[in-house]
Amino acid sequence: MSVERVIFHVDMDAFFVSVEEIFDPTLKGKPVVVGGLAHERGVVAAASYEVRKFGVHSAMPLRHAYRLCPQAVFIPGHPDRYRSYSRQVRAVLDDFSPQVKMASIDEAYLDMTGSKRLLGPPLNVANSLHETIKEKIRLPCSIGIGTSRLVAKIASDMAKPNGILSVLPGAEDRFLAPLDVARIPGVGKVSQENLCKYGIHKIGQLTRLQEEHLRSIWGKAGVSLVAKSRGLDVDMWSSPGMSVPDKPKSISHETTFRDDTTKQDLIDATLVKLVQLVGRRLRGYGLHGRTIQLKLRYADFKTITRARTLIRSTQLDTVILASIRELFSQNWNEDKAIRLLGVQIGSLETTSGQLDWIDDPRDRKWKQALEATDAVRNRFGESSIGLASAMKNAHQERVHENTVDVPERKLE
DNA sequence: TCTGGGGTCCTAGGACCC
DNA sequence: TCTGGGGTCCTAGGACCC
Repeated sequence: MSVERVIFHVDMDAFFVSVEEIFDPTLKGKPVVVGGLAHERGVVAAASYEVRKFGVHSAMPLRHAYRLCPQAVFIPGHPDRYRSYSRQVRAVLDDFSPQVKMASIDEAYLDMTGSKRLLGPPLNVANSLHETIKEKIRLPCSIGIGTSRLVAKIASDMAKPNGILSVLPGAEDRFLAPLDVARIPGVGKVSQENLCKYGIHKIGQLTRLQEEHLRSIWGKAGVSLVAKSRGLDVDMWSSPGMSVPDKPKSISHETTFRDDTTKQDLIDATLVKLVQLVGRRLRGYGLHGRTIQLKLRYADFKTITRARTLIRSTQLDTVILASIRELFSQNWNEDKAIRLLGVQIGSLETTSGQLDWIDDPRDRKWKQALEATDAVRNRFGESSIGLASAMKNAHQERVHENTVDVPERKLE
């Protein structure tokens, strides 16, 4: 018989807005939107509780938010501040549990199993954690307590704002049954509508369904849905040791133009910039990637992705750029204005696809140059150095070498 | 009401190999 | 002389999360 797990889910309230209020206390009590200016192309990243009364919520287009609440204060946001405050929160959490997993910049899971002897009853501990974050960091949060991460997360959601909600062991079903299926993490708009077609609206209805029935309709997703409806951790929630994936599986950057464009030079300069951003972070992680993907969104919002996998993984902007330019020229329909461009690299590995002793001297040269500029950029900022002109025509002749036709090298 | 940016995971089909 | 089944890799698209 295993010990009942005790999981805390700590979720910061309107995190970006709350951080902005620390820097500008006059914002307190006002309708505030973080994410961009009122007439920009973009969406709401965080909404204060005051502005939510007007129907504004996150992920809503900024223009729409403006129409609902013209008197709101619109703030583009300060990602560095949010990251810094996120680290401060984490430091406090680490004092309460050796098992902390940050799920995103503003939420975390704490495994508090077995902490009772040391710290006291979970509800008291949560109270003291709540107080500590309030006093030390001056930020409000909500805490959910449950026997699984799923239950703890839903509980913290219902405790908002500025509250604590504990679901006692054995009470999971009673707690979950009356809730909308959309409360389940992983059930979004589409799944909710699909369930709705079968007359399923509440979590309790899912619990009563036969697993076989759901499997026949929704396959694997259906099976995990039944488990979730019973408050059990499945798939991404399941790892018992709550291991942290510290290395990313892909790295990407994308940008939406202020105005849709067909301008070749603007497009190419944008691709170069995106490649540089991706390349720099790739090297920052010490990773190499093999699959390079271009994302293209047209003015009508039709979006395509086109990918190519290299024979050897790379860390070099020049190699990435050559692939991206090729993918772009092969796929851009020149009549159509472009709304968004994106660059992604995946199939990441810690080791280079190349062995040192067959290292190409040209690659080595580029690698050194990039390391130097990375260092300068890290110290002095993004616009301090541009490799754009230098990269304009470099590596054109190398495209083939990295993508097609490399004769199989019999080395091993 | 015109819809960001950075991710993860899943599905489905085709190529290719045995 | 129309035809198998399993496994892996690759690509494209989409749901979902914060």
